[in-house]
Amino acid sequence: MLKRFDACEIEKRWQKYWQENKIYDTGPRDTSRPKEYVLVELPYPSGNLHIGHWHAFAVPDIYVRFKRMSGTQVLYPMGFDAFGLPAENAAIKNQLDPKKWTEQNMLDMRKQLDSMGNAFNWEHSASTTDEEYYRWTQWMFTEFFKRGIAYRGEGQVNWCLCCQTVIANEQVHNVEDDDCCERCDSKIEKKNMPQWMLRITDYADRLVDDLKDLDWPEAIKEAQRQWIGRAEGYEIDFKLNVDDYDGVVVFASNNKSKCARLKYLLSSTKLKIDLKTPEEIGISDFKVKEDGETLSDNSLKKARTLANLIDLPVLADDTGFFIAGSNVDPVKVKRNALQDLKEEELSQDQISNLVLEHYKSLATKQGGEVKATWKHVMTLIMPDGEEKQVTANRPVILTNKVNGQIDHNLPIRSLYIVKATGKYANEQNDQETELDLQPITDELNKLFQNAISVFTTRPDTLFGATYIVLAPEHPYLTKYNNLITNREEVDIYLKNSLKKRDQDRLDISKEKTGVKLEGLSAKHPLTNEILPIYVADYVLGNYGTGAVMAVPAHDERDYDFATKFSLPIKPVIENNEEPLPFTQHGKLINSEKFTGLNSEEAKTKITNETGGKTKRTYRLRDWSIGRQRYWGVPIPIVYDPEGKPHTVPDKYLPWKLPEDVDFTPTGLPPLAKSKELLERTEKIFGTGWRPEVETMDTFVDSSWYFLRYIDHINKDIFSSTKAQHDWMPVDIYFGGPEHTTMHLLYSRFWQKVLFDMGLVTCDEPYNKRVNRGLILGPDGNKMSKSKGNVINPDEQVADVGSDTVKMYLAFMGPYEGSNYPWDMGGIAGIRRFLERFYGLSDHIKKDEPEEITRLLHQTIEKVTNDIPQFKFNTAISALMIFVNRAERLGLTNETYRKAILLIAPFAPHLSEELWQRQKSGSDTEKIDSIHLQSFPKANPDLLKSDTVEITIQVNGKKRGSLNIPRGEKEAYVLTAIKNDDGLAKHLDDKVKKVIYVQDKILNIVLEK
RNA sequence: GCCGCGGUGGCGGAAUUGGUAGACGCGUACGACUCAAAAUCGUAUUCCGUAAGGAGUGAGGGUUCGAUUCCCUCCCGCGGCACCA
Repeated sequence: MLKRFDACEIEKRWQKYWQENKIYDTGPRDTSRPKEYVLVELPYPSGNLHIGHWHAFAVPDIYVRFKRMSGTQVLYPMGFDAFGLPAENAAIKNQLDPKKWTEQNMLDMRKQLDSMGNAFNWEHSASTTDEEYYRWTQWMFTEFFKRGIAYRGEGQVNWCLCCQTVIANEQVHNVEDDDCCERCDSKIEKKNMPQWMLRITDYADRLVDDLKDLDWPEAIKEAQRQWIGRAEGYEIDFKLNVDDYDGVVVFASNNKSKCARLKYLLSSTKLKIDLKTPEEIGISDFKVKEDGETLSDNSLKKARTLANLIDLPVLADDTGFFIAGSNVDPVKVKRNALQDLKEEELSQDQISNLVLEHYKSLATKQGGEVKATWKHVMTLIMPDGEEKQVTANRPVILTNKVNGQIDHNLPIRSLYIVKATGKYANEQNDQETELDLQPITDELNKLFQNAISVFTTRPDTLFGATYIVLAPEHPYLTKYNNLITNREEVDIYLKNSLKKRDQDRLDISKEKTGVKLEGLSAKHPLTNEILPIYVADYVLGNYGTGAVMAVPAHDERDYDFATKFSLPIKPVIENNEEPLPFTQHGKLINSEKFTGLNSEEAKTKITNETGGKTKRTYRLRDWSIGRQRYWGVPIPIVYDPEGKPHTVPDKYLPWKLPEDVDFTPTGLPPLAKSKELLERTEKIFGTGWRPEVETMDTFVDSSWYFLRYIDHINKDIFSSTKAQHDWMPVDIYFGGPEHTTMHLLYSRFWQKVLFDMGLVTCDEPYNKRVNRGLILGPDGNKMSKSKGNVINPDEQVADVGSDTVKMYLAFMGPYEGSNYPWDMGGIAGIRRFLERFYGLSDHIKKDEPEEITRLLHQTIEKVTNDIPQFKFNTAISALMIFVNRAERLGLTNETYRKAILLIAPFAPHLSEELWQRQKSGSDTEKIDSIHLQSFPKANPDLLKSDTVEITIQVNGKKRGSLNIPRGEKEAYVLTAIKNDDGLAKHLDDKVKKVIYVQDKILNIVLEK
């Protein structure tokens, strides 16, 4: 029988009681219990809670409560991601202060959240708009800037006309073939402008590789992999028919041993370069003070200074180390190595020794052997100011052992010729081999040679390459502009293709276009055949090397282009003498000495023959974070009168958002209109200094909030190591699939940067990720005001109560994955069930049948197994089965108490009400909250009944079933079948075989 | 086009180390209560068939005593990537 209850009254009363008694406070970390950090994506305080918020917060609350009752110390915090466009737009529309609007919304939303009755840890909260929060966002940005992770970049950006701001690549969504803004769904344009960027591409490999150890749904991992788009291929050089440089080059340092080293390397290339130090060409007093930026910046600065003094090419060289997969900042290493010593007072050798010692101690700390990647950056500055920069990576192992002995006298210069064998090699001895030096000599060759580097995954088709294609953005188009005889035609094409990019993507026809570069051609690296060079926009400037070798016989795009321009098509791969469809692998033909090899073998053999090498390339671009809007974290940068950016020093953080701003979007950043910000900047830094006027993407704010939750009032650091040891990593992160390639990627990157800086204790922030589905309107469509199918949770709660709404959301289906339509009948069913549960006490008896006792324990078992798998729907179903039977057969008080405990995570208010009524009928005397009790444990002896129903099949078809004692043998069942008329009639004498699975099935196979 | 996930009654879904397909809820039908309706309670509810029986987990094929579950081919839906070399 149903028994109505007043959900509203019960829920308000207990919510107040819980709050007053702080029953959900986690308290300090208690190491006698396991911990679990359960995180839900922090909401934007839009001012009204929608049903999606309920799905996002109330359902995981079931898990949290269950875990707490099971003895785990669970942290379940909540906060607000309160910067962002909606506040600003609302403020513009209604002429309000976004700050006040946001603060009011947070208050309103807090009330709504309270009405959920969730077991949140409000004592661990954070709001991204708090000055004490964004102060740390800014501090991290300044640290990132100092390390070169944050930089001012130039290039094509996504501009949202509606939001009047730049957005990141991840925030561009595809709607019916249009590039649209993630926030407002309006179309975006491409635009060239300087941008604040974060070097997420430096972390591309780790962001891919580290996915494998995460307990995330495969779909999300795969989406991230695809977004990063790592491709393993090969880089092959096609020399241009242009002379190589072969004169004097000045090395931008007076470090003689380093110069000698490079000379040695140059001699091993085929170049005729004469490398000289500044002293050797008569510049005696050459020194530029290093001022704390990265080593490569410093060396480049030196080279530029030098280049201004002379009329010769200048080579800048820089060496850095990556130890144990983590980026060891050479500047920081140097600083740590020198400690309190002044660099100016030391000789080059002394510095070298100190740095070497420091590296050695790092090596020792890591067990005497350090796997590392050695990165070498070289920049060539030509007399006309053109700069070409290359980097070479290769794995090395640093060790403090040489031939088993610890070598204490290792010179620093030897470090950059460390072999992949794990031994130090000395400059003077001949342990170096060409092989070890190959990456460096390759890079040197590149700097001085005039070759087009192409990226390919199919070097096995090299002999089928009949022409070369450059992307319109390729630097050679400007570099060799004076050699191109049909310059005008090329320029028109370049202009058109750039315009095309700015236009509607829909207008791009799939028809290939391009122009041949007259006067410029390339040499096939193996046949020395002269190949024409084209510029065509089907080759992308920002992928691979921006140049491809075209193999029209085996690539569809090249085929289309070759057909259109009547270029030769030369097949070089076949399979059983059949021509192959594009992109397939097979046996090589027409490939000189490689003919007859299969594709896989040929790939490395041909690449080696050309002197090419393997190369990784990525689809991922750096994260552009500058926004030309008001309501965000000001980027803590000021520009000196020369326009050079400097970080705002720590003591001026938080670098506050000015309030004297008209933030109507005009395309000009609103902060540029603030008098106060300008005055503040000049007052602190001096006349002529200018503030940065862009604010940060709000995804920056949310990239680290989980670190602040756990230590939210710390004034000294954004999150202490102690707090992180207590709670990090996040054990389960519940959220929506829309964040797969945005927030989830950004915050992983952010965490890794902090990890490399030694500021966080783990490399990955989230152990397990659970993506929930979407709640659709009753009509099965996405809820939207225009469709009029929006379910307002407040109305639902007023109608049936918070417990019912929460339980209904949990009952719709498994939490992970699917989208579910809201069903009014369905929620009524849950309410009926809870009313039934409310009336269950009417069925309490002195004794209960064994069936009920067993069923109770089976239900405990089922619920205990299902909740950790987020299969709340089947757990609730089990509870329903129990209540249905218990109503009919009656239950003891003891069983009743356990049933209330069992339902407590699902219906926290109702169960508390029933629990408290257990106590002697007195209303005033309170006993401990049900939510502080232990979850019931199933008695294994009661899980299995003595009899089982066994299915009887004949020839695999079900013919009936029998109730037999558990554990009986085959013979017993066969006898039982013979005694059962209904079953026996299906049998004749010709039994061929009997298959018996104990307690489950018996199948009799008859001969035909 | 490539990659990932999925396809089970009128609906949401349940059941996979291969062993009674459709738990639980919704909806529907009939009955009880009622002057009546709602609410509630009871019974039924995959389809075809009066029944015996037969068919049935996107389609087709295979392995097996037995397939929603494993394998192959294909179709459809959702999501991601896409002129990415």
